[in-house]
Amino acid sequence: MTLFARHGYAAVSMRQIEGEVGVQAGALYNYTTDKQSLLFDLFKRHMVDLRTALDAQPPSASPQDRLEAFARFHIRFHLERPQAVFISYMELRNLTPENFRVIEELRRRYEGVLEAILETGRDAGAFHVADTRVTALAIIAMLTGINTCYRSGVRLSLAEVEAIYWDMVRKAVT
Amino acid sequence: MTLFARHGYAAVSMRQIEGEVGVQAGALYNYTTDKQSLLFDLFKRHMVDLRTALDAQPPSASPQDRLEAFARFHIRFHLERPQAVFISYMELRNLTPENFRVIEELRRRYEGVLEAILETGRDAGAFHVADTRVTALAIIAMLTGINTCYRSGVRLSLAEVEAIYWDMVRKAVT
DNA sequence: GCTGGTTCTGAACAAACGTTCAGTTAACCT
DNA sequence: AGGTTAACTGAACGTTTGTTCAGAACCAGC
Repeated sequence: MTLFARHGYAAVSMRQIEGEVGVQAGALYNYTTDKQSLLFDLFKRHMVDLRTALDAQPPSASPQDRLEAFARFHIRFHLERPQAVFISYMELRNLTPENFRVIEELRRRYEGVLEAILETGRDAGAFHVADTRVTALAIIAMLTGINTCYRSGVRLSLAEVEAIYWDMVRKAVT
Repeated sequence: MTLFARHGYAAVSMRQIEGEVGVQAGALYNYTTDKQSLLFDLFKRHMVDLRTALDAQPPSASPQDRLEAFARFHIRFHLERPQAVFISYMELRNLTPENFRVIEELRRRYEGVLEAILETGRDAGAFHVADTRVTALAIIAMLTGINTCYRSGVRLSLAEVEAIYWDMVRKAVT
């Protein structure tokens, strides 16, 4: 994961990975069938973890509370795993077509959760959004971009950044 | 550019590029010194074009107008060049360290424009932002993510998407 | 028709790639 | 101590990589 995140899937050789785990060329094939499935497994684990952690969140009643819970959850989850997030956004095109479809579907389902929150909120008159799908994608793009904050040297605590981002999301949809 | 955007820098061979322009292996070295400089030139051209186009925008008086002009400009510029944008966000790590520093500096200067707009707006009492740098990065992440809209099959016109995004930015900072 | 200068071909280079596998080593159970 | 299984080594495989370069092909001006 570290190597893929740092140099990219295509730029990392099996020998580099094997060197990193302290083993000679070829030994990794006792644990994986492919270089490709190393990448796919990282993707799949990340997406499954994401969904599992989301479903484990305590339920909220009002749309506002559900949106806040989602935003704060998304921020924290992504800040805790910068490498896995990085890979999940950069290496999609290095998945084989069938593997891509699997991950794409998992991602779509996650985005659908936010979309559903926005829909019920709009129908209840709590949110003002023109298009729930576009708004959901915009929010997720903004929240996921949070990782570039720290990479660009901002010196704020997790709680501070979380507060700033949630504030922007809240205002953007009301 | 098409090949780098589609498969990634590391996954594209010189022979593929040469095949695409209709020439045999090695002929490209009459025009470039390196594979690396092909990538760097794409980056540099994109960043210079971005800054040139921004500076050519008619100036606005109030912070609100300046923010609106910036947001609409950014959306349109990025929607018109999905491939160059894609490369500029995905292939940063495939630049050599010295090339990376050059591009990083150009990017920082562009982000600085938005940051300055937010600062003057905040000082004038027009915007409510806790941290101009974090907010600037959040806005840019959201706006740049606009390209994933079309990739994910949203059927809206440029003007409609532009309106939705500008509306979210406006509300998020006031 | 020749000359001078670009531009292209296509083979060649060493290095690195993903992957396989026969053979050695280590670990565990009895 | 002996036997079975799992794990690792290190060489080998055929390809492909970025890059170089001698020679062929082309095109201008005279």
